[in-house]
Amino acid sequence: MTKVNREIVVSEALDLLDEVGLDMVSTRRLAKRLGVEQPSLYWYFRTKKDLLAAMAEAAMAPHAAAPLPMPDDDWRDWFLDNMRSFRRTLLMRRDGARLHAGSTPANDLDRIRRKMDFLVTSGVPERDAQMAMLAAGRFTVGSVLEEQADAGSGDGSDPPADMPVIDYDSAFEAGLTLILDGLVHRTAMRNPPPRRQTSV
Amino acid sequence: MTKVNREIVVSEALDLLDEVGLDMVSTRRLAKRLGVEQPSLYWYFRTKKDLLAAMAEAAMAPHAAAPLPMPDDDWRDWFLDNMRSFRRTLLMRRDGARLHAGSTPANDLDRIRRKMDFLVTSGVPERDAQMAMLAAGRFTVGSVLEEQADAGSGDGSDPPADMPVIDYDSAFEAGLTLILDGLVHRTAMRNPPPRRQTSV
DNA sequence: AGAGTCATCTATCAGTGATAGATTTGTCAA
DNA sequence: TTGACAAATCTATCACTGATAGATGACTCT
Repeated sequence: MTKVNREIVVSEALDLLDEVGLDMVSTRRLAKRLGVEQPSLYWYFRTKKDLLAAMAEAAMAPHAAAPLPMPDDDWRDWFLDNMRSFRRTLLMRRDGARLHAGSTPANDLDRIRRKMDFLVTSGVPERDAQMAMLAAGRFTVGSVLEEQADAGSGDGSDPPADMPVIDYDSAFEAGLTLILDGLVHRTAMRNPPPRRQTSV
Repeated sequence: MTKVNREIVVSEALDLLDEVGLDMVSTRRLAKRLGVEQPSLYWYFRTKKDLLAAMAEAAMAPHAAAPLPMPDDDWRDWFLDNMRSFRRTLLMRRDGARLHAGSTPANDLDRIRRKMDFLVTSGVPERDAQMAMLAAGRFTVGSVLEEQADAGSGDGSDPPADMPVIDYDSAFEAGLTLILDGLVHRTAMRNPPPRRQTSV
């Protein structure tokens, strides 16, 4: 029937991931879902790690397809939105963060440089911009990793009423704001606003 | 000979982890190293996940044993040192971050509250302190995860000369500084220093 | 000596990723 | 139409994994 190809394998693998979780994604389950015998998958992928890497990359498509910043966007707003997009994409798939972290994804260097250039052009010192992007990315992965781990370990019972459930959205926003504020602080230091009393 | 017990199993398992890496830690390899048959391990741990959780907790001992802050420590210095200690501990063991992240570790609530109290007493708004501790922790896990993943995927070849190797230490320090600066910024806003011209 | 618990053993299971090599299927040239 | 070749899938099997059942040894206390 519907011919199998690499793309379909990856797509179906991601659907399987959503259904059963990363630990239960096996080549046999995936093969069965594709109506094929297990060794056939090795025609498309040399190893399961390769398959997982392809899945990780495909899962990141929404974030990778997001528009690049425009020259006169506010760089602070863009910084926040960019990391929100990254987080949203990780959250789209079950165990998305583990999948991402476990595969040393080959990042699109060109895209990254475009983003860096935008920040630098906006007045952010290059090294600070680099470090902030790295830091925020790692913070995001760490956050989603924890969020999805907690979701997976749930036994369905209600949490104790005295300790309120952590609001992951708020915690993420708060952490991201800290990083951005730190970056704004450094940027302001090296790029002081014109002082009314001394300028002109 | 040397009797086996839960503690020894965990200790030996951690040594095995350092030797072969997390993916290669199997109950059989561990049993062989203990001079015992594989099913015997199930006397001490109901499942391998339980074993990994015990390993994760034991691996965190150095950080958990670090002294709590003293009342008149500088809270900024302490914040940095605390996270450095966390990172150092994760780095002590091969795949330490994966081990930690994969086990939903039961954190010592009492210790955490002592730390929070210290920050609050030092003048940091409670919610900001909470969010900063969470954020810095997740940033740290994300950082070490990436660092150890890169180390594991090394093929021994030299990196290309044009793009310099990332200095993980510096990147960690820079990210941590951003978070701390963000926190200082917020703290300063709500807790303004006495102004010379208006005080007294 | 006997009871009873702790600790370990043997034997086995179902499930996993992976490989070797035969077999089908589809395409294009002679 | 046939034959050749490559692409795609199959069968059979491997070594290894986490886990369970149930027998057996070792130790202690009465």
